[in-house]
Amino acid sequence: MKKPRKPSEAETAILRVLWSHEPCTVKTIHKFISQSKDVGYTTTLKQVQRLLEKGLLAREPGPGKSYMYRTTASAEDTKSKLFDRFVETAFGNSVSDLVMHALGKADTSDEELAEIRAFLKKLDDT
Amino acid sequence: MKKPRKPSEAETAILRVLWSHEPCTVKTIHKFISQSKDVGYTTTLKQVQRLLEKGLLAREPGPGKSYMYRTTASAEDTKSKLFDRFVETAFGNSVSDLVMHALGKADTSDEELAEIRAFLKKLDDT
DNA sequence: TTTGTAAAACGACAATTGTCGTATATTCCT
DNA sequence: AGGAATATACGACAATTGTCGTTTTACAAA
Repeated sequence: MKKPRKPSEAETAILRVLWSHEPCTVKTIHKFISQSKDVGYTTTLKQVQRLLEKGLLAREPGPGKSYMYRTTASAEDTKSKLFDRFVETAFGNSVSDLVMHALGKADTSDEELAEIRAFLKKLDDT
Repeated sequence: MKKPRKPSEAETAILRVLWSHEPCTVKTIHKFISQSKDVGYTTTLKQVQRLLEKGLLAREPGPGKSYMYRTTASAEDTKSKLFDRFVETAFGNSVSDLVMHALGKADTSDEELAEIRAFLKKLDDT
């Protein structure tokens, strides 16, 4: 088993689009990406191709001359890997440190806090 | 105010060392870095110099021909920036999603969970 | 079949990053 | 002072990333 390379930041944004809309074409991906970022179509295409090379995406013939892309790993798995990497480099592997940082931020909404409390409560019943 | 560049992954590891041991010399930094990673001294030195260029570190003459380095921004601020970037790219800005991911991981210890619960309780009393 | 057109393939480029090797400079000993 | 240590400065190099422009290619309409 070969070690899959990790997605770059821009590539991660593409994965995120796919997590909510796969399978879809580059055109669609670009539509979403360009909503928050001003970038050319070929740029998005190139990044999709690199994700393909990295084995993070797969594709099959789609409508017309295009392809339909989908992720090869689950969103959960990928997020987990990204998370591990991040908590390691920035928080020295202390998950609680990271979480408290997150919760301490002024802009964390009450709804989010409620969600988290509910989640913790659910963890209790186990 | 000019936009400070962000630290790379390896550079972040150096910042982390400084957060617990600043001010200190490159030699010291390298001692810690090399504990978890096999890398040459000049590599660490170079990265420290790049952090200096990025304005993330400052230094002053130290013992002998060396310098003492310290971070220019607080650990809190830097972590906060890194965190924001991360939650944005990987979790579409949903802090609760990220936190639940964190808590859901099998390897999150009970002590960490307890810490987090305590933190939430403290948030309540406000 | 010719011609457009839309999508993909290719390749180019500059900036960033990880990693060192080599050259300098500064101390400290003897 | 002369030389050994040791820290820093400098610069090189390959890989990765962000961004495009240009060229092909495959369908589709005229």
